[in-house]
Amino acid sequence: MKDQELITQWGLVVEAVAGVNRVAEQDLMEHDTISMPTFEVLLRLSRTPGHRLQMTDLAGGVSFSSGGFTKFADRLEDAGLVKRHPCLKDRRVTWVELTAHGTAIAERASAQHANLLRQRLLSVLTDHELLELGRMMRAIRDSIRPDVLT
Amino acid sequence: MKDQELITQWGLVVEAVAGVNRVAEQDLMEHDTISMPTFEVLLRLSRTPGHRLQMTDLAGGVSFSSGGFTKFADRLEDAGLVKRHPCLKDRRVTWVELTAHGTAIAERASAQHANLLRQRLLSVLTDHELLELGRMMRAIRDSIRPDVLT
DNA sequence: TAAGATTGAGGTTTCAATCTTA
DNA sequence: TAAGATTGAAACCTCAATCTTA
Repeated sequence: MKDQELITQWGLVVEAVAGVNRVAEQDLMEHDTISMPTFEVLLRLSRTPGHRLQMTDLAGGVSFSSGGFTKFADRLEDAGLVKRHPCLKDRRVTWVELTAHGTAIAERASAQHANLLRQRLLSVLTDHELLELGRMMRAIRDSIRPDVLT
Repeated sequence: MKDQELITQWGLVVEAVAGVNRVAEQDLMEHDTISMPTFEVLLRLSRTPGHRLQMTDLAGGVSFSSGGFTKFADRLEDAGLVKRHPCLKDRRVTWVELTAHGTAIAERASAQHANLLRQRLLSVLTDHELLELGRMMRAIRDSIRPDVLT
């Protein structure tokens, strides 16, 4: 495959994701007043047993730097969505835990987001195609494991 | 398809794109000292007849606000990659045109970027799968045309 | 020594207001 | 009136330095 074609094919992926993210974030903002990174954090926490995770783990999930996530977590806490508390086993660690309010928002926003994806994605792709898509993307994601220099 | 599964499948797409973008930007930074948005602008210009485009069109391509792109263009111009000049037909418009240096960088960076995609993508996907992927993503992108509210 | 988290400084982007031209 | 571009203020993120605990 030629260089140009390769770049173009992947460019389509990037454009599509940017487009969906844009409308999805608008949607989340209107209905639940949360940004996409906020939604991702709430979703990750709501899917974790105990509804809590370390700062570092959450930071990685949204591709934030350590320092950047500290300030992001400050805002989440100010908004009453999460609560921080120290880990007793390892006192360097701080847990970030979903509040009752955070849990409620996560559920509402998930339903909202799923509806949007249904409209925007499944009007264009079959269920089978979406699964194929997921399979390919998982393979790519898994091959990009941090610091795997081939 | 269940809400959760739908969100998960699309989440895989978002994660994979974020991962590839991360390593691709590192690569471009090391070899050509340009960021991903800079590469996208140079690429778009280099593919356009006349090697020039309006501020607004370029801003849309990288999902920047109008004001944000003005300052971004300032830096591109300071780096000697592009040059601005007024449009004579419509004097509200500013053209952004690739310089000779910008063209050279665009070519080098394209080859570099294609190599990276080859390594990272085609080690995991067949050519056929990549084309399938592009086809699906083009369909999604085209259905998200700005302000198409279904 | 190193890992997790925070802080302050600096750079980048958005937002709203403004200016110019259509 | 509206579109294209720019500006200043505010918000946000990164980076490097720092603090605490392992």
